[in-house]
Amino acid sequence: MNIEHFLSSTISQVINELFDLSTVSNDIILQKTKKEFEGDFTLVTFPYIKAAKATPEKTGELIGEQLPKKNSSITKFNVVKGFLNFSLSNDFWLSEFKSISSEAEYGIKPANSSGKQVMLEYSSPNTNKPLHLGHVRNNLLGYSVATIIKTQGHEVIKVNLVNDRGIHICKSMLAWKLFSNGETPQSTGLKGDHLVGKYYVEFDKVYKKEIQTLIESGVTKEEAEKQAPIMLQTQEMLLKWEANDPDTINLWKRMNGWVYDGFAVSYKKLGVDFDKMYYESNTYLLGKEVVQEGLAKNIFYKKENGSISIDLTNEGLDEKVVLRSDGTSVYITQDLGTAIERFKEFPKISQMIYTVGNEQDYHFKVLFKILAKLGYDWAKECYHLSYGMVELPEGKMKSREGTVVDADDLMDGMIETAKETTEASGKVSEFTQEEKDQLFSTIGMGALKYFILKVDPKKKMLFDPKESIDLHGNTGPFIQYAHARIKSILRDYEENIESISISDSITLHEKEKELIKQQYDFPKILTESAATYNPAVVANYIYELAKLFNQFYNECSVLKESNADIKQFRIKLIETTSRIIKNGMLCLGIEVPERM
RNA sequence: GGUCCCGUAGCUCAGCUGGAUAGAGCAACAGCCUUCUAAGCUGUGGGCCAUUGGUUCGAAUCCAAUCGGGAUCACCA
Repeated sequence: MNIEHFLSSTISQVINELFDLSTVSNDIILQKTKKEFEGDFTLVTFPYIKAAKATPEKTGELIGEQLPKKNSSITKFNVVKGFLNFSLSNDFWLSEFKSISSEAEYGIKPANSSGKQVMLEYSSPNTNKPLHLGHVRNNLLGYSVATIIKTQGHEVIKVNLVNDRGIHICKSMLAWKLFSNGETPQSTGLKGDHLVGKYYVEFDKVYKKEIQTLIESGVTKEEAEKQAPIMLQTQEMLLKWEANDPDTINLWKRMNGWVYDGFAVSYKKLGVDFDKMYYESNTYLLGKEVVQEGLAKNIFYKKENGSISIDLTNEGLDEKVVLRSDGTSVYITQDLGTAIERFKEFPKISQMIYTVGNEQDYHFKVLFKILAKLGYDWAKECYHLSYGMVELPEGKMKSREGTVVDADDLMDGMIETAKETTEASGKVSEFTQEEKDQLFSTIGMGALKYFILKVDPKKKMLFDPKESIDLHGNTGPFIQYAHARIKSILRDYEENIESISISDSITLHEKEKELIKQQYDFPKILTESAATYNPAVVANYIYELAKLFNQFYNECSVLKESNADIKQFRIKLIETTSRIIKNGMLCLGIEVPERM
């Protein structure tokens, strides 16, 4: 039973009896007592002083005196100004701990499934260039939110909508055709997505040169951008693609195949996966019928030039074109179509989450508004999981200026640094090569993932490569290390941990009680994290837990404890801690090693 | 210009459904390894929570304005 809920109702009852106030238990807000004061929970009494017709201190006293009588778990209280701090008994926390430690999947597995099905879209790459740091944040965020939502008993369908067509794809195709002499990933040893990305960059170089030449011959910049021969060729290629020209389609399939092979490697390294893939080449025509439907319902209107728009000025938004004058669809047209398709295909889903950067906040506002106007009541269950940009110390990432941080390079660099640091520590000398490689990868990726996930997704973040490699302080490796230490202690303890029964006569020390209280919070943290789509809540919580363990470790020798009951209790306590650390980290998609 | 987001220690970030003396980590300095893994622990210094006003017993937190930073406002995606 939830302690706060239980306490709230007790306090509510006391207040009603004392002051004749009609409060409900929901109105009673308890907070955890700050470290500097004695007690477990705190009630702020300011709101009741009027009804009590007494000073804040007196009010606290009056309430405090009643509490132990109502609830034997409450043993003592103290009043500081308008704050009533009270303590729960040793027995109470001990029995809470027993129940926490008996649940192998404490917090991460709800008693029963909610029956709710959620679709979560993330990643959504373009097939003309490799993944970069921004994608890394997207992937880590999407994956961890999906995992955290699962802990609430919901079923999550992870989907990826690949942007595999359009003018930008044709750019890399054309450049490859013109300049590559038939290079392939096999012939060059390059990862497929990198090879294609190379020609996307190549296109831009040639394009800029052509523009320059045209400008020098007296053409305006704007005209030059339109007239550049390579751009004209690209547009021609797009038309051929749309006309299903066999050569173009084959080249497109071939190059996209290379990219998918490359992405598969990156996704595997990142540890993310998907239940279903969507491709824009299949979805880009969707949504046109929806536009006709909306036109018939007078939600949309036709302009003289034939384009179709919606007027959202009454909603504080602007007008938005939903179909071009030539009858082709725009970005939002296919998003409308795709959303409707998905709810048809998966009739059970009750929520649709889009993991997309915050530069598209406006787009999603419009999208959801249009869906609502079209009469789909699930529109209110659509959520834009918006995240801030990743910036570098030297400023924003610009793909054209080559200041992007490539995802593969980044991951390899992190793993390499983990390797150097670990080998320098000399702790892995008896590991096999395979074990070492596994460990370096776990630590390097743990550092990267934690560094990104510990900050609130909504906020833009600064990625300092030097700092991200740090393994000290509030970092993934710090937490992994705490876990490895616990495992090391448990290995030395030969008895079967499962068989330990905890004596009722244990008197909890301060650090032990703190650890139990922190453990007790785990399910609440997951619920909060799932409700706010914020993995950072879990990340910062796990860090606190690991830190508490380190402090405990420093103060109390577990194995050297002579009292058998206490020793067994401590073994169990840190075993539970390691489980929560592990489960919490797995919710973030971060592995924890058994030893390091 | 309209709309939206953000301004907390030198740096990176917590805290924001209003509550006690605003917290961590990094960096700096000083301690702790013959004792279960020192990737650790302890301590010191470091703050007009952008500014001003409002709401109230009480504001980093809510509201307004101002200043600074960013995003967006395409028949691009």
